Formats: sequence, C-alpha cells, structure tokens
Amino acid sequence: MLDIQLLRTDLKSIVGHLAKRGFALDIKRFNDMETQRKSIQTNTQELQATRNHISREIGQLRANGNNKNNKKIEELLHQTQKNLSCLKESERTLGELQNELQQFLEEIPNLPHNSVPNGLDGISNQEIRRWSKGEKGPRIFDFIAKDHVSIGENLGLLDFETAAKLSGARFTFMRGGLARLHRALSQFMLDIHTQEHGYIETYVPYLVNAESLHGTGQLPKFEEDLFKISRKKNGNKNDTATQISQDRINQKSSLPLQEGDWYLIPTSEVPLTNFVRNKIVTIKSLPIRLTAHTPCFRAESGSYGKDTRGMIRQHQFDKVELVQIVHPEKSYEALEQLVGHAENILKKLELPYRVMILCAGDMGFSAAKTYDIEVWLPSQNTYREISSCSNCEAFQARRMQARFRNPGGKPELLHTINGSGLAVGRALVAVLENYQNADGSVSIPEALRPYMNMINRLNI
RNA sequence: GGAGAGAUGGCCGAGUGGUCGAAGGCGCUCCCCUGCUAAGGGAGUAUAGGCUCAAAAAGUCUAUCGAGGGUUCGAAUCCCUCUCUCUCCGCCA
Repeated sequence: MLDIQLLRTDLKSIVGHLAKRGFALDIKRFNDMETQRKSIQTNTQELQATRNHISREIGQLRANGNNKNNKKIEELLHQTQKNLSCLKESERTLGELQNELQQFLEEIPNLPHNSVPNGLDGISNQEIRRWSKGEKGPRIFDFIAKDHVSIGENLGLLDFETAAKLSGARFTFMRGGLARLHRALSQFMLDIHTQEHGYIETYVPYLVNAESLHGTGQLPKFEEDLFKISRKKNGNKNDTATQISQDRINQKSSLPLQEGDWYLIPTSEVPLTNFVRNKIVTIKSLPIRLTAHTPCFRAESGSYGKDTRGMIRQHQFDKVELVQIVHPEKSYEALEQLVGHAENILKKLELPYRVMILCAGDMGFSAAKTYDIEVWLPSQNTYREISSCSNCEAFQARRMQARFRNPGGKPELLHTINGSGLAVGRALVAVLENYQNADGSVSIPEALRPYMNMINRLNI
C-alpha cells in the first residue's frame, strides 16, 4: 500500500511512476473522494467534540449533586438530541467513504524504483549477468537432450498419470531416487542459507488467514490465484459491512475480508514476512533473515495452456524462501545480497543461470524492484525462471504495520525483501536436464551427494 | 467437542457508568544531587488521523483499554458476537 500522504501531496509524480508499470490511477476519482472525505471528517469530528463537551458538562453537574442542576441537565440533554442524529449520519457516511478510499488504495501497486527499466512486459526485462561453470556457457550435448518429463519417466521415477488420477492436472508424483533428489535439494538449500548466509531456519503454517495475505499484498486483489479452505463455522457472519465501516472511521487498517477462512500459502513469503505484522521491533534486531522450506499452492487459473507439460507450473510445489526484514536505508543493499544468496545455490549446483532485472510492467504488485534468476534448460534451449527476488520497500510493511523504533524513539516502517532460494521443483527439473547422460541416467551434482547417500547417479 | 478463568500502555498492575489516554510500580530519556559507584530528588515517556500553518515546530480536535456491534447525553467499566491465552475433561499425531 502506498502512503496516502504521498498521494495527497504529490499525486502527479505518483501517477507518472505508476504509468511506468502500466497502471492508470484514476486521479479524478481520488480527488473527489478526498474532497468529500475532508469535509465529512471535519464535520464528524466537530460533532463528536460537541457531544463530548456536553457529556462532560452533564457529568460535572451530576457530580455537584445540586437539585438546581436537574433543569440544566435536562436542557443539555435536549440540546444534544439533534447533534446526535446528525453525528450518527455523519459517521455512517464517513465510514462508507473511508472504506471506499481504503479499497482504492489497497489496489494500487507499488512504485517502481528509479533503477527499474521502463517497459510493460517481459520483453523489456534486461539481463544483468550470466554465470556458468567455466567460460564456455551451458554444456553442449553430443546427443539430443531430453526434457525432464522423458528423463524422469524413462527412469520410472516420475509419474504424472498417477498424479492425475489422485488429483488432476498440474500435480506430480515422484518416487525413489527422484523423490530423494527432490528432498536433497531442499535440505541442501536450507543448510547453505542457514550455515553460510545467516538465515534463521523457520517452520511455518501452510494455512494462513486473510489478514496475512492482505499484509503481503495477495489480497484483496489476487484472491483467484489462491486456494481457499473454508471452515464452516456458525454459518453466515452477520453485518460484516457495518463492522468494516466502523473500523474505517477509526482509521485503522482494516479488511474487507471474511474472517475465519484459511488459505493455502502461495509462497512462504506470506508467513515469513507476516512474522513482523503488527510489531515494533528493536533496531538492534535488524536485519531479520528468515528462511523456510514449504510447499506452495497456486490456483494459476490465468495460465492454462502455458507449460502444461511437466512440473514447471504446478498447483503444488516446494520452495525454499528467503525473507529479510531490514532498515529502510539498507534495503537495496540487502536485495543485492539476497540475490547473491540465491545465485550461490545455483553456483554450488553448477547450474548455468542468468540474472534479469524486471521492467516496471513485469513486476509483481508489491515489488519496487525485482530480479529474476533464470536457470538454463537444455530441452527448451532457454533460461527459465527459478527465483524471483524483490524489494517491497515499505509497501508490505505499511499494510502490516511492521515497524522499528528509530533512535528518536519514533516508530518507522521497515522494508521487506523476499526471494526464492530456490524453487525446488524447478531446481529438480534443471538438475535432471543439465545432468542427463546419453544412456538416460542422471548424474548427481557433487554438492548433493552427501544428501544422496553418496550415490553419484540415478540409473535406469 | 464440553466446562471454567482471563485479555488494560515497552513491561507489571489498579480501575464496575462521568472531567480516564487511563492510578501506582518497573523500565527508558533528560536534569539535579554526589570523590566513583550505589542510593536519592525532579521532569518527561503510546499510536493513528483531521484541522490551523508556506513548511517545520507548535497548537487544537478526533479515535484507540483483544476485535466488532449494541445500550447511554456519556463506556476500560453494562449487554451481545467473535478471536486469542490459560486450567480441567474428552478426542487425537
């Protein structure tokens, strides 16, 4: 969420920044809402002040306990009648308006950082650097490289048919050495991040509430991408709408969301980042570096027909996530660092990759700057995304009210950074394809052998 | 799932309808006292928002005592709903 003060004081420049990412802010609507809000809020507060005055006066008269006062009290009571009905109406209108404004704000994406290239889609993303073991680039095959589906199925270890029977399309069933390799990858990643990169290993819930998803920006705008678990409790909630508007009057961060339901996490960024929701942390505790290995669940309703073959795009996949909660002045430094941590995994696995900076229009909703890391897939003769690392600046922190106390003792918003380190399923795909041999076997990368009972290949 | 107890500021804890944003204590900050330290004395110490203001500072108003709703001229206090924590019972990995 953007700082509403910024919209109030510098709307023009914000509109310009948002246009860079293809978001058209409705200026007229915002200004209209603001003008209305201002007058109604002032009015409401004046009426409240009057009410409080009269009440206090009555209180004083009562305390003095003098009979003469009864008349005066009655007068005051009479006087307050009209005031109160105006107030009620005014509060209601203000609530509705705050509600509308809040909703408007919540659906505005983050502002792209100055270093982010212009462009509205992936074509404008720019390559920053490229890495492969040795100078020659990705391995050149002296046979026709198969894709991971053929490799896995030929090994008899990858079974989409069973997965489809159990669940449907876009699920994976693995067994034997392949399942083990999958586990090895995540164990390996966790070990590197905790032992070499200073992250705290974390175990988190896979079901989270709507507030958490709101904090990181998935809700309210992207509900269709999520799997929702309903907990049929007490049937229908009563007047949710009234509750919300009341909340809005109080100017608290509030949610147009149903309480009670759970969502499967689309990434452990959600539980990890929400760790600091509604918290004021000490400056000494920064940076907070958290990592977790979790399954991730995505409905991906928008992408049917894309990557239908294999395990590139699944409803369920594992990911080792990196999250940093940092001082605002350190966040860009931390982003570079975090990208390096993710890259380090690929280096140790000796998988060729490149780092891309996403253009403004290709970034996610909450991001101010994003690097994608793409791993080489020989079967597709191209690089494919295996990690996405973003600095969200204060965008998520503002939604979450995640703060630290500055040296002056005042609470200030933190910055949040997240990135995959890495997507385990896609890492598995990359290993299978890059380490495949002519005879259909797959060599195990050196770094993973300690996790594989020291075997050096998966054989047919 | 059943029965009960509870939720107040950074922390502890008082407060059952009236001037309470909230006693007292601890902690923290500043000042005084003091060879040093300890002890002692004094002052300050929530968050968000509106308005005034060119801006800052400041002032002023509003809201906030787990969350939401209700009763009332007035709610931390009374009523309803929900969430969470604790204790006991049941069930379970």
